[in-house]
Amino acid sequence: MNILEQITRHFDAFSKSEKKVAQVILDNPKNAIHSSIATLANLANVSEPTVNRFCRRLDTKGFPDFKLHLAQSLASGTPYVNRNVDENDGPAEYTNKIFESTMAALEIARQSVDINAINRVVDLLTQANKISFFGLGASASVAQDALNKFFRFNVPVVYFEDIVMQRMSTMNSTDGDVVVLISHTGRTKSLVEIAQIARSNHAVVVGITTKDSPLGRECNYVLSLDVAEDTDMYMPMASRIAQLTLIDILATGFTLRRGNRFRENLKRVKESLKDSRFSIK
Amino acid sequence: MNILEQITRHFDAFSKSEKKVAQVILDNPKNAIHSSIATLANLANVSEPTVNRFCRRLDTKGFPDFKLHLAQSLASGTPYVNRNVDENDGPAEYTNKIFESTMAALEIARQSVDINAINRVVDLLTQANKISFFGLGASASVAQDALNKFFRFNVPVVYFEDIVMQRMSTMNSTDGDVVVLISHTGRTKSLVEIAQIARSNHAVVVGITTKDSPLGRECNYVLSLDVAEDTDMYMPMASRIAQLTLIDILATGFTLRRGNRFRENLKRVKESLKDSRFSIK
DNA sequence: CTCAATTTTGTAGTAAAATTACAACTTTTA
DNA sequence: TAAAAGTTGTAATTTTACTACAAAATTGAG
Repeated sequence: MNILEQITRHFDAFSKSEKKVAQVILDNPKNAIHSSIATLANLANVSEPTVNRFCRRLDTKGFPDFKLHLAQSLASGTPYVNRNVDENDGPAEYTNKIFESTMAALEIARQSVDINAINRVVDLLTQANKISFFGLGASASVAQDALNKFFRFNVPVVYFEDIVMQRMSTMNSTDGDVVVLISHTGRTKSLVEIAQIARSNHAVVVGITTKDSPLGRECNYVLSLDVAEDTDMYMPMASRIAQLTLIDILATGFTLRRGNRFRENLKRVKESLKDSRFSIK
Repeated sequence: MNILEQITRHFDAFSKSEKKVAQVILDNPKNAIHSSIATLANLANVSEPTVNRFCRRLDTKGFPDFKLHLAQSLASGTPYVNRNVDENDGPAEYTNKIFESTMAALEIARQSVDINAINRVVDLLTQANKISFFGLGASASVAQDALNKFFRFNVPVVYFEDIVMQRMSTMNSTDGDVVVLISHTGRTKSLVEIAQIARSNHAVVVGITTKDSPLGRECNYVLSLDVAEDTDMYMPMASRIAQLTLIDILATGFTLRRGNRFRENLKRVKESLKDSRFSIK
C-alpha cells in the first residue's frame, strides 16, 4: 500500500536509470509530488519516459497517479520503512525498528478494520447482560486488559486464564451474554470449542481473530486485523498491540454509546484520581 | 490543512457553480482524485475553468495541486496528532482517532526512550538467574505479557497478580535476580514496597515507570516513557501500548544477545504449540 | 422597475504536461 | 563475437490544464 515502502523494497529490481529516479524520490519525496515529469526527469538525469516507466512498474496508471499515491503515503505520517530486526542490530537499531514496525502495523490495522463490524459489536456489548473475555497464551494478556477496562464500566465481566474455568463459565452462558474470544491465528482448539458451546447456549460470540479461520467461522461477529508478524522473531508482537488497540476502541465506543451521564461518571473517576497522582511538573 | 474540512467550512462563500463542484467532491472524494478536470466539470455540470477557479479559491496552485491536497486529506483522515475523542464522534471517527493517537504516542515514546538504559537492562536480563515481572491494574496485563515472552526463553521467570504472592516471591530474591516493576504513574504503594524489599535483598530493580516518581526513585534502573494520555478518557491506553512495545524491545534485545543457537530454541517452542492448534487449511 | 456596474460563468484558443511509438544504445549469453 | 533481450532516449501525438475574453447573470442605485 505505502508506495515509499514499495520503492525501497523493489529497489534492487529496478534498472540503472530507474534507480536514479527512485533515489531522487526517496531523497526528497515532498519535492517530488510538486514536480512535473520533466523536472523530475531532469533531477534524476534521465528521460521523461523513464520516469513514466518507473511509475508503471509500481502498479500506478502513470505519473500523475503515482504522485497521488506518493502524496497519500506522505500524508499518513507513518514511517515508510517496515524493516525487520536483523541479527547484527545494536540497541539503537532494534529499538527504532520495533517502534517503527509497531506503528506501521497499527496503520495497516487501521486501514483494514471493518468499522461497521465495530459499531455492531459495540452495540452488542452495551446491551449485554454479561461479557466474557477469553484468550490463551499471548492473547491472555489482551483478554485481561479488556477485563480491566470493562470492569470500570460497572458491567458484569468475566475473565479466566484456566481453560476449564473458561469452559464452565461458558456452559452457563445464555441469551443476552456476549463472549469475546481473542486469538491471532484463530486456530486454538480450546477456544473454538468455547465458541461452539457459547453458540449452542444462544450467547453471541465475537472473535478478535482472523476472519477465515476455524475460530472465525464459529463466531457470530469477527473483528479481524490484517497484521503481519515479523516471522523471524518467534513471538507475537505487532498483532497483540493491534488487538489491544481494538479493545481500546471497543471500550471507547462503549462509553460514548452510554451517553452523557455515564461519561460524567468516568470524568468524576478521573477527577478523583488526580489527588493520588503527582501533578505534571 | 485538511482540504475537505476547508471545503465544508468555505461552502457558503462559494458561488452557485462552485458549490456544485464542492458537492460533487464531497460526495465522492475518492472518485474526484482520479478524475481529470474535464470529467469533474461534467459531473458537476459546470465548465472546466470553473473547476479551476474553485481550486484556486482553496489556495492551491491549480487542479493537479488540488488533487494532491485532496489525496493527502483522504490518506490521513486528518494527520493531526492531538485529536482526542469527542462526544459526538461516530464509530469511524473514534476508531481512527484512537489508532492515530496510539501511533502518535509510540512516536513520542520512541523519541524519549533512553537507548543506553535499554542496553544495560538487556544486559542485566541476559545475566539474571531469575526474572520477576510485577504490575497491578492495567499494568498487570503488561507484566503477564512479559511473562509470556520471557517464558519462551527458558529462563526462570516469575509473575504474580496477587500482591501477597509478589511480596513473598520478592522476599526470596537474591543477588543475580532481576525484578521488573511496571507502573505508569509510579505511585502504586505496594510496588514501591516490593522495590524496597528487592533492593534490600540485593536484587536488581528495574522500573518501567515515570523517572521522577516514588517507584522510579527506588529503582536501580528506570525505563521511562513520556507518553501523555488522552485525559478525556480515563483509561490507560497509549501508555500501556508503549509499555508493551518496550517489553517487545527488551525481549528482542534478549534474543539477539543470546545469538543464533538460541533462536533455534524459540522456533521449537513455537512448534510445540502446534498440537493445541488446528493446522492451516 | 430598469439600466449600468459588478460578478459569475462559459467558449475557444493556447500552453503545458504526459504518453506512445520507435529507434539507438547496452548488456547478456550462446 | 554476434544475435537476442533488455534498457534508454528522441520525437511526435495525445491528453490535460490553463488563459483571455466574451456572454450571461446578479446586484444595486436611481
